[in-house]
Amino acid sequence: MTAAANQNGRRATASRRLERAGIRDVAAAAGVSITTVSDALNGKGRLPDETRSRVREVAERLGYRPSAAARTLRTGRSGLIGLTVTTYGEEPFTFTEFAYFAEMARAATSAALGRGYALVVLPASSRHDVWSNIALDGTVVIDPPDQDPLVTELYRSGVPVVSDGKPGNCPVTAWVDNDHEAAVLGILEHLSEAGARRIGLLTGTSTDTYTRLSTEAYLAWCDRVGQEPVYEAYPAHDPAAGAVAADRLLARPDRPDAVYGLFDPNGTDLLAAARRYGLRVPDDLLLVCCSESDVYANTEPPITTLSLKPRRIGTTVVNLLIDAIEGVDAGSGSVPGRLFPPRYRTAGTGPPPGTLMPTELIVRASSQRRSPRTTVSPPRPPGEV
Amino acid sequence: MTAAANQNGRRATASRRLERAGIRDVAAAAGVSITTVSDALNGKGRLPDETRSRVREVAERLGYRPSAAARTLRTGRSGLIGLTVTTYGEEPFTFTEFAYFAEMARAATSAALGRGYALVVLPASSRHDVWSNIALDGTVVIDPPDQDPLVTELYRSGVPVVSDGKPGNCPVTAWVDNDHEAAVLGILEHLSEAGARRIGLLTGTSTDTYTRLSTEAYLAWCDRVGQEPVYEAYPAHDPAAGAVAADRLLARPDRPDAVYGLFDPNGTDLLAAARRYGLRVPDDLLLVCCSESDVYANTEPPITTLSLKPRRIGTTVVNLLIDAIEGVDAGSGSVPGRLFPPRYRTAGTGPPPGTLMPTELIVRASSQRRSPRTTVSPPRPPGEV
DNA sequence: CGTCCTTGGAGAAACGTATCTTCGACGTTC
DNA sequence: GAACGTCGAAGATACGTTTCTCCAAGGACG
Repeated sequence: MTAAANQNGRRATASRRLERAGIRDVAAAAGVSITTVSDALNGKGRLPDETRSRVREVAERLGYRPSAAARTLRTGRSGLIGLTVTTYGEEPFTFTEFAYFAEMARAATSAALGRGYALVVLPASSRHDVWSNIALDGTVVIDPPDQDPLVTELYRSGVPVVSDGKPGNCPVTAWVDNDHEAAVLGILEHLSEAGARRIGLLTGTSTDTYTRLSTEAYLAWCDRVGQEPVYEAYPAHDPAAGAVAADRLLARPDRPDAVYGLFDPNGTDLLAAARRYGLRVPDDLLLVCCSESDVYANTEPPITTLSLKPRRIGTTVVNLLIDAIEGVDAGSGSVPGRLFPPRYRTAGTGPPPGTLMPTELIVRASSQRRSPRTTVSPPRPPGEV
Repeated sequence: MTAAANQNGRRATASRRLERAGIRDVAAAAGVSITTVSDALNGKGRLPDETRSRVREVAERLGYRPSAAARTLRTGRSGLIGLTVTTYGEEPFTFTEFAYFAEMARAATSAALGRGYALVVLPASSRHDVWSNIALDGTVVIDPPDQDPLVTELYRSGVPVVSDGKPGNCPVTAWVDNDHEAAVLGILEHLSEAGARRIGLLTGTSTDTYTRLSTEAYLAWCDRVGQEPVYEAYPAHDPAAGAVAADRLLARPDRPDAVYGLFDPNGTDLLAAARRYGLRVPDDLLLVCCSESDVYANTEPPITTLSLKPRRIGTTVVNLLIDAIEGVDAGSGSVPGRLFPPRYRTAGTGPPPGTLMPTELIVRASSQRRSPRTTVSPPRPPGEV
C-alpha cells in the first residue's frame, strides 16, 4: 500500500467528503506522490512532460486549488502588498488628495497585479490586530508623518516599506516623490511671465511633506524675488474650510493678482470667490491649482492645473517595493535555492534611496493674460487630455 | 528538560538568531507551554488572570507577532475580503462609475475594517493565479455580468459572494442594488413637473444591470405616457464618446427639452453641448445626471444629480458579506466549538436574498424652470410605482 | 563488470498556529 | 476516606503546502 493511499485513508477517516480537494487527493488520483504534484503544477523539479501534463489534467478535473494559506506559510510570501494611507480624523482616507489618491491607488493596483501581487488597503490608524492579522510582503505608505510608529515597526520587523512622499524621519526602504520645489518654482515663473505682480498661495496647515516643501519653496521664491508673501493656510482635510480660506485670500488688502492653490478643490473655490468679488479670471486674477481632476478643463474659464502624475508615482512605488521584496537589490550572492529568500535590507549607512519624479503643468486659460483667440474654443482641442 | 526547552533547542539549531520570535519563543521565555500562550493571547481557555497578563507581557517584550499565515491555515479564515470590479477593456477599473466606485470602495473598506476585515482589490480579469494565490473569506462583486464564470466558480467553491448590482444569471449569496426603476421614474416625473415635454436619455451600450434597468424603465415610461423615446447610447467606458453622444442627442431634429444622463460625466458634456447649440439651461433645456461628484454644485448653472448613495451600498454589501462569512444565517445549530465554522450556503431553493436601496435626487437649478407659472402639467402616470 | 551520471520520483521535515485531549493536583462532599 | 468536580496547563495533532534529501533504475563509459 502506497503512502498516498495511506494519507488518503487518513483524510477520509478524519473529515467529510465535501471538503475541497487537496494536493493529496490529486496525488492519489494521479497515482503519484504529492511531491510530484507540487513540482508538476509549479513547473519545478525534473519531470517528463507527460507526467506534468497528466498531473495537471487530474488537478483540473478535480477542481484543485492550492491553499493560499498553506503556501504562504511554507513560502513566507503572501503575494500581498499593503497600501497605507494616512488618515485625517475619522475619515478612512485622505479627502483632500482624493483624486490623486484614487488615481495613484489605481495605478498601484494595476502595477501590483501585473507582477502577480495584490493590494490591500489599510488605513494607518487601523486597530493593530487587523495589521498583524494579515501577512504582508511589503507596504506602500502614502505620505508618512514624521516618526510614524507604524512605519518604524514595519521596517524593524523586516517588511519592506516604500513611501510615496519623502519620509520625514522614519526609516523606509525607498521613497518616491514629486519634485515639489521645482514644480512650485515652475508655476511661479509661469505666472510671472503671464504678468503676475503679486502671487498668492493657498496652502495647508498640516505638516506633510507636500505642504511643507511647497510652502517653503514659495517662501524662498518670494524672498529671492523680493515679493512679500501673501498666503492663507487652512486645514486641508476640511472640505468646507477651503472655500473660506480662498475668500479670505481674495479679501486681503494686499490682494494678489495671481494665486496658486495647493489642493484639488482650490480651483473651484478660488473661482467662486473671484466671482463673488467681481474679479475676472484671468484678466484680474491668474489662477493655477494642483489637481488631477479634469473638471478644470471645462470650467469657465478652464483652469491651469499642476498634475503630480499619480499614476506614474503609483507604478513606480509598487515596482520599487516589489523589487525590494524579491531581493533584486539585496542579493549578496546568497545560496540560490535556499528556503527563505533573503529579506531586503538597506545597504546599511546611507539614507534610503529616493526618486524624484517630474510634475506636469497643464496650461489653460486661467493663467494666460493675453489670449488672442478669446473665441469659444472648439469642442475638443486635440492636444489636451 | 521541558518540552519547551526542547523545541527551543531545535529551533536554535535549525535557523538563525535574527528570525522573528514565534509562539514557541514566548512559551519558553514565559516558562509555559505554547497552548497557554495561545490561550492567553487569544482570551481563550481557563487561565488565571495572572498567567494571562504575564504571558502577554513576555510576548510584548519579545515583540511577538503571531503569523497571519499560520493562523489562517489553522483557522480557515484570513480576514480578507475581495473587492472585484468588472473591467472594461484594458483599464483595471470601471471608468464611468469611477466616483461611484471610489466612494463605494471607501465605504466598503471602512465597514470591513470596522469588523476586523481588510479589503483586497481584485479586477475580475486578473490572471487566475493571482486569485487562487489569495485566501479570501468572501468577495464583493460589483455589477457582475451575466454568467460571470468567476462568480460561479467562487460560489461553487463555497466562498460567499455578495454583489453590488442585481446579478443577472450567476449565483450569489446575496445582492444589494439601488431601486433603479423607481429612481428613473422619479426623475422623469420631476422633469415633467418642471415642464418638460420631451425627455431624452443619454444611456450606455453595455449590458450591465444598471444600464439595462434604467433604460427599460425609461422606455416603459415613454410607452405609458405616450412619448416617443429620444435617446442616444454610447460605450460608457469611453470617456470621449460621452461628449459625442451628448452632442448627437442635442443635434437631433426631435431635440428633447430635458435630458437625463445615466453616467457621471454626462452633466458636463451635456452642458457643453447645450452651450454649443446656444441652448440655455434650464430655460431651453432641463438637465439631470447621475453622479456622485459635487462639482455639479458649482457648475453654471448647478446641475441636478441623482446620487446612488454608494457609501450606503458599500457598507451594506460588506456587512451582508461578513454576516455570511461568519455564518449569521447558516448556523443550523451546529456544534459550537468545532474546528471549522460552517461555510455559508444559501437555504437551497429560492433566489438569493436581495436588498433594494433608495437613491437620492439632489435638485439644483438645472431642472427647475425659473418661472413656475409656465409649468404645463404633464400626463401623470398612475401612481403604481 | 563495476562505477558514475542522469532521470524520475518518493519520503519526510518543516512553516507557526489553534485546538482537542489528557492529566495531575487540589478541594468538596457524602 | 473515596469518589468527584474543577482548575490550570501540558502534549500532540492537524491545517496543506514546498522543498530538501535521498533512492532506484537504467544507461554510458572506463
